[in-house]
Amino acid sequence: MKLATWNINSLTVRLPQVLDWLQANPVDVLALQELKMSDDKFPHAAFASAGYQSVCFGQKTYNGVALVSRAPATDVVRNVPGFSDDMARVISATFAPGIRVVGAYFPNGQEPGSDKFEYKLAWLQGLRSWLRAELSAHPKLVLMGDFNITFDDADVWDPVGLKDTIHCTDEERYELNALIALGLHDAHRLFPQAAKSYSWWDYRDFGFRRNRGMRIDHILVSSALKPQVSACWIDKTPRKNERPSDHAPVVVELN
DNA sequence: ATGACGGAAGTTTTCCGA
Repeated sequence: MKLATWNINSLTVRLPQVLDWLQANPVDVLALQELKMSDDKFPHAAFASAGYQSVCFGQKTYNGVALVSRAPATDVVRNVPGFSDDMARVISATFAPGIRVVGAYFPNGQEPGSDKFEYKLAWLQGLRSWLRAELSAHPKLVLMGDFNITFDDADVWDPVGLKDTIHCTDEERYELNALIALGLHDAHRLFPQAAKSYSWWDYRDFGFRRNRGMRIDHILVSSALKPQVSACWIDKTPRKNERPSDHAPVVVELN
């Protein structure tokens, strides 16, 4: 079984790229973030023609998440129960053979100390409280998406220049490690990976060509699933397309 | 250079992302 996550920065613009990628990478579940599209615009039919079902949680202009899958999604939940939020950031569902998948678009946070940063920290705490219960209800769980947080310097192209800036602050990393402490594991680091492996590169200043990026898109697997994880990789291929998303897909393989 | 690049809204310029 293969699962993937991809922030596609507007499904309106990138639908053809997503369909091409699925054809070349026929994963079982693909979590999408930043649809920037309301639910009535979601292209269920296009995915169906490609052999995929889809459940979405959209929003006009910003945010929006979906789970695209070979098998049907059951017990679909939108956003974080118990955390009131105007924004469409989380969609969860169960897929055969009983794997709970949480696809999430974490808040950006803009700048440490800003209102958006405080919202990010509150959101992270809300996610964590709910996830603790969700993990005990569903021991085989995958949390994947655009976390907008780096684990440490290895995830940052310029850890000195970007020290304490957004995605790299102690507060954000504390919250990310608190998720790990619930009994989750960073699938990427279960395997040897190339140095300077990133999942996002700024559009500006030839960020991708110069590999000036950050690893902010993650796949976390629960302890019960960890023994089944056989590989995890970042697919930089679509970042080389014309009009690419600024993020690359991340893929995990389970036995 | 409080910028660049790219998307959305919507119409010219602003907000936002990361």
